[in-house]
Amino acid sequence: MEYNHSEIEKKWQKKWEQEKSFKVEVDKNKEKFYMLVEFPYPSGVGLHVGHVRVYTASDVQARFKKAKGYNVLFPMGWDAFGAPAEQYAIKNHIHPKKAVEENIQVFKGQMQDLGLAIDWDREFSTTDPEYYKLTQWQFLQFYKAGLAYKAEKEINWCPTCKTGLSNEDAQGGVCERCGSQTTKKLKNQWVLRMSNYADKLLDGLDDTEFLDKVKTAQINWIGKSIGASVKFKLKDTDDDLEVFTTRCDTLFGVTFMVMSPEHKFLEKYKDRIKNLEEVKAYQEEAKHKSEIERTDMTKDKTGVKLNGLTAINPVNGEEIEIWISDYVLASYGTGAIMAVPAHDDRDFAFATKFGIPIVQVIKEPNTSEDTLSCAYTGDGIMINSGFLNGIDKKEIAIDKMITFLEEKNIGKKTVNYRLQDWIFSRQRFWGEPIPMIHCPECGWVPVPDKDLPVLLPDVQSYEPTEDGESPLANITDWVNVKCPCCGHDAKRETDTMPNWAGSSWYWLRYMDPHNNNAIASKEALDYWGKVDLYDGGMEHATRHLLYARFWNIFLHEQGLVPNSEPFLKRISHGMILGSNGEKMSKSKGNVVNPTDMVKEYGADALRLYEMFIGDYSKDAAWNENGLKGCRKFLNRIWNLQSKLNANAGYTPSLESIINKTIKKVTHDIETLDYNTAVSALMILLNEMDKETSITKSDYATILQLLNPFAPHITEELWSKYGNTNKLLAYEAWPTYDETKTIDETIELPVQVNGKLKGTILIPLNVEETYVKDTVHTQFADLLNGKNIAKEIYVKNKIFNIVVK
RNA sequence: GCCGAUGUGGCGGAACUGGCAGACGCACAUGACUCAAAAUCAUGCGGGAAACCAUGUGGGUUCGAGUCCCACCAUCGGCACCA
Repeated sequence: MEYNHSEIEKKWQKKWEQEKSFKVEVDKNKEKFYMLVEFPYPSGVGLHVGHVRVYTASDVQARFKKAKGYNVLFPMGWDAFGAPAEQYAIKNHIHPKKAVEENIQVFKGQMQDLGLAIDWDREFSTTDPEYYKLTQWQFLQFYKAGLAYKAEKEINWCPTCKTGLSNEDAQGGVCERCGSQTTKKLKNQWVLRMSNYADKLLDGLDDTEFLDKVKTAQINWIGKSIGASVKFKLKDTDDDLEVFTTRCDTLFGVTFMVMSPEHKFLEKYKDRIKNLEEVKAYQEEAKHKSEIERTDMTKDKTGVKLNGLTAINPVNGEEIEIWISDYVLASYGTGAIMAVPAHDDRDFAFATKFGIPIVQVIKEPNTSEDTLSCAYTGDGIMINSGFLNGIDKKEIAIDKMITFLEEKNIGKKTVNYRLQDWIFSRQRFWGEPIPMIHCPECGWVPVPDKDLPVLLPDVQSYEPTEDGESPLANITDWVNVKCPCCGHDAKRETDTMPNWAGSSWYWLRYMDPHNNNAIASKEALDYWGKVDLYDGGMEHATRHLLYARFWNIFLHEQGLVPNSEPFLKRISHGMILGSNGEKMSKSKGNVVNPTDMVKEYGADALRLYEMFIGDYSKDAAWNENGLKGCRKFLNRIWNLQSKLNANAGYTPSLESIINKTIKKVTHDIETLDYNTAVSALMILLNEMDKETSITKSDYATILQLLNPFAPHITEELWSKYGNTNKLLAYEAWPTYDETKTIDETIELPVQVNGKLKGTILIPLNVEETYVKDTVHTQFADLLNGKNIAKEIYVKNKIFNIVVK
C-alpha cells in the first residue's frame, strides 16, 4: 500500500508554519548550536537537486541537534546582488529588484516543499535596503580605520562584463562571472587592505576546525614566503633596484636582473634607455596579452635588454645587465628579480635564449662543475661565493647572507605574500553603492551615517557601459549631491560593491535580523557566537571564506563582534551529477528538477535518497531508480503500522538491533555519514519486517531515528502511534543502553594460514582453551595429519592456525 | 612542476584502532500472486566446475593487509614563470 505523500507533506508543513515550530530565540538556559549553510543566489532557474542535498544534510543536523536538546539556529536568506540576478534581469527586461523578488518566491516555495526546519522569521535578502544600509556602514568603518582606499591600480578587467574584478574573482585569468579571459587595466578603484591581514588569516586557521583541504587552499592562496629583500645600486643614479628573493645564498651567481614591463623605473629613467622604442613596443605587447597568455609556462621566454641601465651586485661589486620580461610580475614582490640562471629554471631558460653568462654557485653532488645542462636547484656545497664558500646547507648559507646584508644595510629578511588587497569596486548597476562622495574641496567624504542607506536609484538601463564606467554614472540626479562637509557641489561614487560584500557578514545578521541600529544586538552576538557548522562548496574556499574571515577579524578588532574567527567547522559537500556522470546542464539534457521529484515521489523520499546516495563529501551521479528504492522503503515504514501489537516495551528479539541502530544512527549523523545512517535504518526495518508483529515502542523508535531524514511521514505516523501527544519535531532523541548493544554469542572466524575456513559460535569473552578445543573438534578433518606450528587467538576476533 | 585526495562487483557505495571484503540500495535472474502486466512478496546474485582467485599495478612487513611501508600507473581537485 502506498501513502499519499502530497497530502501528508502539505499537512505537516502547514502545521510547522502555524506553530512556528522552528522559531528560535536567545535562551541562556540552553546550549546553542548554529547550523549555517551558504545562502543561495536566487537565480531564475530555481533550485537544483544539488541544493536539496546540502539543505537536507543541514536540516538533518538542525533537527538532530534540536532533538538532542540544543537551541538550534538554522536560518536562510538570499544573496541576491551580483551577476546572476542582473543577467536574468537584463535578459528578461525587468528591473533586477523585481526579478529578485520573483526568484526568491520560487526558491522559498521549493525549500518549503522540502520541509526544512528553518526559522523563516529570520529571512532577509542582501538587497534589502535595511540590510545593505549596514553593509555600507561597515564599509565606512573600513574607510575610517584606514583600510579602504582609492587608488589607481592595475586590475583584472573582464571585457565581457565590462567590470573590474578582484584577484579572487579572476583566478587563472578567467572571469568568475562569465568565464571570459581577463585583461589588465589601469583603473581608479576602491580597495580594502586585506594584505595587511595575511598573517592573521593564516594564524586564525588554528582556531578553526576546517577541513584540511579548505585550510590548504587558503594557505596556498595567501602564499606566505620568507626570504630577503636586496638592494642593487643602479649605476650612476641615487636609486636602488630592490628585489625579493627566497635564495639570497645564491647572490654571487646573479648574472642579470629582470624588471616587469610595468616597473616604474622604466618611466623614470626613459631618458637613459637607448633602445626606448624597443622597450616601449615590448611594454605595449605585454599590456595587450591576456592573463592566460602571459602566464602560459609552455611559451618561450621573451624580453628586451635595457641599454644604458646597469646594476651593481652588492656582494661583489660586479656590473649586471638589466632586462625587462613578462615572466616577472609587477604584482608580486617588488616587480623585479635578481636572476641566478645556474639555479633557477626560468632564469636558466632566459639566459640560454639570450646568451647571458651562467655562474654556478652551488656544486651539484657527483658531477664536475662545468656540466650544467639545466638549472640545479638542490642542496650542495657553495662555490664561487666568497665568504659562503664551503657551506653545504642552504639554511646556513641563507642565514649568513642575511646577517651580511643587514650589517651592510643593503638588504634584510623579508616576508612576501601572494595575497593582495581586495579590489572592491565594480562598474555594475546591481550592487551596493559605495557610500562615498567626492568633493573638489574636501576630497573623499564618507556619506554620514544618518544618510544611509545610499539607495540604488530607479533607472531605465542597467546594462554595463562601453567606457568602463558604472551605469550609475549617467544618472545625474543621483550623482550630483552637496558635500556633507562643506556644502559645495560634489559627486557620488558610482561604483558598486562586489557581490561578496553582502555575504561577508550575513551570518551575523541572522542572529538578530530586525535590529534597526546595529549589525545585531550584543546579547545575540554573544549568545550565538561562532557558527558551529558551516556547509558550503569548495569553490568558495579562496573567495567567500577568505573575505568573510577578513571582514570578521576586522569587526572583531573594532569591538563589534565577540570572536575573531566566525566559523568553527567548515565542511564541503560533493556535487550531484547527471545520470551520465557529468555535471548537470541544460545543454547536456541531464538536469533533474527537484520539484518534479517532490511531486512524483514526495519530499521525504527525495531527502532520504539524497542522504543515501553516497559519501556526503563526494560527487554522486543521479539515479532515479535509487530514489524509487527509497520511496519503497518509506512505503514499507508506512505499512509497518499493520503489524502493531499491544505489547509494552521493545520486542525482545528486536531489543539488541534497536539499541545498536540508535547508537549507529546517532554516531553517523554526528560524523556526517548520512549514507550509512540510512543504511542502518534499512537494516532495522528489514529485521522488523521479519517479525510477525511489533510493539508501539519498536515503531516509535524507528520513526524517531528516521525523523531528521523524512520528517513528514514520521510526523504523521507519530501522531497516530507515538508515545506522546507532542509533535515529533519537539521530541527528545532516543537513548540506548550500551549493554544491550553487545552480543553474548559471537560467530568467530577460523583461519588456517590466514585463509578463512569457517566460523564457530562461542560465548563472548570465553577463555581461550574453550575456543581452542572447539576449533580442534570442529575442524578436526582439516587439521588431520597437519603439523601445527602456531595458533593465534585474538579475543572475540579471530582464531588462526599456522600449519606447515 | 609542487601540494592534496581518490582508485573495491554490472552500478551507487559499506568495512571501527590490521582480524569473515562486498553491509545497504539499485540493476538483473528465478519463483509466488495475476487472464496478463505493473505493484508487492520470496529466493539468488564478485569470478571459477573445483582447489582456489579477487579491493588500480608491482614489491615488502605480518600468523593475517582494502587498511601499514616502498615504487609505479590512472583519475580528480588546489596552486603555479610567485622569484
